[in-house]
Amino acid sequence: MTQPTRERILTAALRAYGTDGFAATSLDALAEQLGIRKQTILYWFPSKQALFEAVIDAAALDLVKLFEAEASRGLTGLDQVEAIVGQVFRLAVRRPELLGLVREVTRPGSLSVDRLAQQVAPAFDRARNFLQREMDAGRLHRSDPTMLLLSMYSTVVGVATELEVQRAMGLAPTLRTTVARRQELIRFLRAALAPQVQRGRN
Amino acid sequence: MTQPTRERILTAALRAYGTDGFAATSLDALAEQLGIRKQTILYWFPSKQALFEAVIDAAALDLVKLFEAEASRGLTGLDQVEAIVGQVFRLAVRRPELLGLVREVTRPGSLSVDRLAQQVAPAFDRARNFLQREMDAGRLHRSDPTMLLLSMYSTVVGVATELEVQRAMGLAPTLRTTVARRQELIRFLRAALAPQVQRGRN
DNA sequence: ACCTACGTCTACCAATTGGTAGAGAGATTT
DNA sequence: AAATCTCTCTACCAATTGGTAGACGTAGGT
Repeated sequence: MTQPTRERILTAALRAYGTDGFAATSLDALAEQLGIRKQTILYWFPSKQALFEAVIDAAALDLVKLFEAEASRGLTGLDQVEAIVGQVFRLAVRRPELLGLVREVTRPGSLSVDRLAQQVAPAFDRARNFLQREMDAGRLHRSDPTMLLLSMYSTVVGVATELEVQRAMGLAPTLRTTVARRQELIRFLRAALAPQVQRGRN
Repeated sequence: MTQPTRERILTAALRAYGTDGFAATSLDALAEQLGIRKQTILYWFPSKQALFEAVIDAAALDLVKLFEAEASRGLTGLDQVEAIVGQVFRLAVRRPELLGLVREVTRPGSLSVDRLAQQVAPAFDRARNFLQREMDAGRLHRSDPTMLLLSMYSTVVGVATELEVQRAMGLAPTLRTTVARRQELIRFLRAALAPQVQRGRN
């Protein structure tokens, strides 16, 4: 037990909620998986809903930290975009449950979207400002940054999370196909984001 | 009761599973919502799982029919792609639960992906062949059709379903923003799919 | 008139759900 | 040494879960 109980619960819950979903994960199942009793979970988190919210907070923190780190490297234009996409793919491989949780939270009937959104909002704003800045500098295709960000978000998370679809389509999710998908996606984004008045040195 | 009971159950179940999710929807809740008893549901469908599978089948049928109809119009190149995107957006507005169900089924831990995939596979193959043909004819950017199809699928469904994200980002999902999103997405796809004309710098 | 099939219902049931109450063991503080 | 605090546990509980058994009424077919 290197990790304190509270952290262990959070980790396991993130994985369970991110893959099986919130409703499909009972506290008993979670506890058994951790080798503890359900009441221990309820000691650390007053209710199942509270645990969910704590999981969301933890995930949001992780995500924001990751992107802040990547954004602070000061890349510009398509290079920055490409770097971010690379990060998301790394996330999809190393911590798929994190992107799974994002999908779970942003589901149509969800009540917790706002909680996640509120914490991610500053990073989104920064990204929007970045896009606007790069557009003004002529390094990106000029369009509505918010719309663009939404498209990029959907595309990247979709591509990264929907390995099941890939598998179901008969494409084994090996490392090679993952790389190929990332490259295809980057080509996709480069084409869509390249400044319209070409001659853009890249 | 214009619709026979079995159909009514399927319709309500599709909506519930597509928005709240399978695990979060109890048979009792579904029955109450229909003004019948749970046992009536279990008369028509031997188990909850069987109902789910019937819902998937129905949804697959609807999806395939829609796309076959669209594909049979014989458009080419980007026009065909744009027409499909239009259909998906119409779907997202008129029957959001259908796309929601697709998302539910394609979730990481899902066991039912294959059932949906199997029924949609022919349409996917046809789409892949279409892309290949159009690439050969020089009307689309040449790349791996399967990868491309995956990217397009993720992007379109992602953009169409993630209205919650849009709302959480402070963008009210009005008709106008929906149109704007579709246009942005089409611009996105056009840029990515346009045949590569020339000098391969980049 | 009788029988059978069909569709919906009431009555249950065992298992599981999230959650409460509080005991008890180990530390830490007083 | 006594008291308090921290953490995990056992023992329950009421509500809900998916599912079974079978009664009841209606409609046709004979």
